[in-house]
Amino acid sequence: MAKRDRARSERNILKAARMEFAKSGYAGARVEKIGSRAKVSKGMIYHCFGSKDGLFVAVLEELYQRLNESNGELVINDCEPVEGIQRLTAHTFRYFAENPEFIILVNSENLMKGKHLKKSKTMREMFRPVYDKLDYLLKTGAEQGIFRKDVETTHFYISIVALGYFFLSNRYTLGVVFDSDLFSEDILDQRLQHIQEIVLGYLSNSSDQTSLLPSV
Amino acid sequence: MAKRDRARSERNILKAARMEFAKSGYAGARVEKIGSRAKVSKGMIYHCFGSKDGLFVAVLEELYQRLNESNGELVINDCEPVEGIQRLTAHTFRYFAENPEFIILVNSENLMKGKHLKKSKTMREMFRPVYDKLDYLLKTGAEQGIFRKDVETTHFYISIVALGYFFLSNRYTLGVVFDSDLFSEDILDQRLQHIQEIVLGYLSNSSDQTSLLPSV
Amino acid sequence: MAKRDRARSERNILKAARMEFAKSGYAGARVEKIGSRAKVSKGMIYHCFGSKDGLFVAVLEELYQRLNESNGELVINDCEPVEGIQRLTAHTFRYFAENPEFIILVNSENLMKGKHLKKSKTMREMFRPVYDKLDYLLKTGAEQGIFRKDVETTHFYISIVALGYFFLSNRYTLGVVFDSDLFSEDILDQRLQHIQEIVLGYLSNSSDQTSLLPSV
Amino acid sequence: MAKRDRARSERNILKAARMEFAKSGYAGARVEKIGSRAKVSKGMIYHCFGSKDGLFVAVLEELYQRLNESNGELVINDCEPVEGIQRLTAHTFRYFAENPEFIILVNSENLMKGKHLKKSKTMREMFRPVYDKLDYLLKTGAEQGIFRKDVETTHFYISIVALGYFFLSNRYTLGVVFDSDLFSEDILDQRLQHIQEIVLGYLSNSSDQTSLLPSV
DNA sequence: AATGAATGAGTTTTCATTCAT
DNA sequence: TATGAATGAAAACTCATTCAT
Repeated sequence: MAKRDRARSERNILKAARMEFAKSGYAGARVEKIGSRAKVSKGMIYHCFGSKDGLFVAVLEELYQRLNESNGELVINDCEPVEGIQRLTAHTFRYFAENPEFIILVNSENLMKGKHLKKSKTMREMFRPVYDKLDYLLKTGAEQGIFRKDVETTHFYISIVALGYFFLSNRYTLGVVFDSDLFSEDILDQRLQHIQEIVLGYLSNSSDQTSLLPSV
Repeated sequence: MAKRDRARSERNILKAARMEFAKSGYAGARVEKIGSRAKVSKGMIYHCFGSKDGLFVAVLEELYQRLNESNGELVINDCEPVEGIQRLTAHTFRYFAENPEFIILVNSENLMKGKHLKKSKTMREMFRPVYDKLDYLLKTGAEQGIFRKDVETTHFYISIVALGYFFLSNRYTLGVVFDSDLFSEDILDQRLQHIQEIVLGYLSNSSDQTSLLPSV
Repeated sequence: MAKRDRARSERNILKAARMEFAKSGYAGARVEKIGSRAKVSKGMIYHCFGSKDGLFVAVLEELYQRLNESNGELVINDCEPVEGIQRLTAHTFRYFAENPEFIILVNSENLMKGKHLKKSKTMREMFRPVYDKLDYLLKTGAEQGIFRKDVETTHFYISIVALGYFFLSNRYTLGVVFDSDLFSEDILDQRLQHIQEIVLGYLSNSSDQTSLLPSV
Repeated sequence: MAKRDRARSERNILKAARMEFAKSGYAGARVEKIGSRAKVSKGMIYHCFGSKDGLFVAVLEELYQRLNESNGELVINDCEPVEGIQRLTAHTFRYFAENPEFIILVNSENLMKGKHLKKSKTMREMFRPVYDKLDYLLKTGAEQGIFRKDVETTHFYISIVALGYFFLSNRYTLGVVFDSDLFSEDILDQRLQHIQEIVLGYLSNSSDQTSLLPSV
């Protein structure tokens, strides 16, 4: 039965916590429930993670870690720039769609002004690889004359994330405002298609033709 | 003295509640604190709004109402399409930047699966005017040959919102991930500039040149 | 029935807390029990006193206050010095004997390094009157040539307290060490008699005869 | 390595427990912390001492044992009575000053109504030697005509202890009440000096002169 | 023998809500 | 009406003790 296995217990707690936090946010989550989900006592949770706060940090870090690992699997080095961007965009969108916990946890964390994440040292390093990949794609595309040259990588990455994240995180209120169900698979595909158009529409080098924006 | 002035009390409570909910989210907000902020007794709050839930709904509706009024002030009917889009984009971004309560309340509501907003009948009607304005601009621009013709208005509006909202709502975690302070005025201007580029980059009619995306 | 009477509730809580803290010390006392003793809910205790700590401070201050009031009733201004000292000594001893809560609370507070009492501003002023009374008696007695002249008032007062307080506070362990029951009325009278002898034996002016101590 | 050395483990636990109990009293002490201080597992503590209670008894007995050994080193048989009393007084005071654990443990024990110490059989015998020494000094001094004749040995011994113990055990609250720092070396010397004066002042045979107390 | 994982009963604390005044 | 005293149910957290390994 694998009792008295600390590592196993911690994994179970972490998983249960991820689910509970995702269902109810930080304030709404119940330590008791996490315990029963994980089939351990409340005491064990405090033994392993110190506090509800500590557990939240652990869950949050694990989710960022996973996002990162997931990003690591994304091979775009030897792609055509366009295909690379498309893959990155799709991959990002799908990660959020398939890991709704991530969004809720991150929103909760922002509600709390990022106080937990600030403590995490590793976060800053974690995003370098994906940032570098994107930066490389943008540079290559620009050299090939197919991408505009003035793209600010950070803002652009934030935009790729924003276009998917916001749609998913705000599905409930958007559903009311636009009186439609945004939870079908079709809608997700549609949304991704739209995002791809925006992302590539922005990148497309229209320097030869009259741009809509006055050059600054 | 303003005693026995029910309307005045309600306004005070609403304002205090907006601040408290914005500071702490729904679950984190304290009825007690709202009372003391508004200088009324807790009993009064229950008298006027029935429950914490009821108060939250009232605050949320008021904020959407304001957004809508604010959108109403936006005159873009007789604009050039490009300028109209720019104004709408800037206006939307600035509303969020200047009303951080809105974002936190809406995030809280999404955390609760939109259960409060669903009850609101007026919401659906509220966004018609701004939707219609945007739709008109897109149509006009397309007729003038300067905008692409295949824009899905709803998704496009969601994107305009997303690019600003996400940046603002996730400033804390983004700040950690990119190790930078995202709370300066400069950064906001920069971000708006970037959003404008994306929005117009997407709209720009590049049908004559080779599009980056294969036509579907 | 006097319900909804805040002051009354606070008094009841304070009394119940005094008893509970005295029975078990700070760490051993149970907020739950204080509530049921006082016939109020636990919530009410927190409403009135903020925390277990806050309640402890209130109880402690009240007890010092009472000691002080009790000292105030002690009229010794127009006494002969000897009688004044005897009265003060007896009064101090009896206060401790009749208010065993005081001793336990003060011991608990010392265990916690005085962290609660430190916050109390009034404490310092509180003891001035009794100190002044004692000082006056010592001075008068010295002028009359019946008391020694070199008495350090503070140390002397501490000694008067010590001789009674220690006996009472350590009755259990002393009882084991000396294999006797120290809880009878007789023993208390005997102890007080002994303390009086010590206190006055010390004060007695033996300057004309050979003192046991070399003059410094 | 000292593995599997039961006696060594017990010594370590005892020392760690003494420190922990002294820092926080019985109720405030944590078995966990004692374990980590002693670098043994919690299980080991239960193995060696059965329970927290059992450990407390062991610590308490050890401390009384040490006090007794310390008293045993005190050679006063061939002293002048006055010097003998001075040595005993100073020795007692210094033991308490140098072993603050003793005071806190004994106070804790009194808070618990001496339930642990009662079980100890040896306690009663332990104090006979120092009692006998004191009794001998008092008798000799009385015979030499320098001490009063009516001294009750037990009460007198309790007083010698009280004058030092109380000052040390209540230093925190006394410090607040008299608004002064009672933790310096100077203050300790001053206090001991004062105690010596009281003790000898009381003993001094003033039968030739008018006593302050009416003979009973 | 020795560890430390695991527990559960108990503790302080919180807070939306009710209701006597 | 309006207040704020009072509650109770549930929350986070603690800790001596047990027991599988």
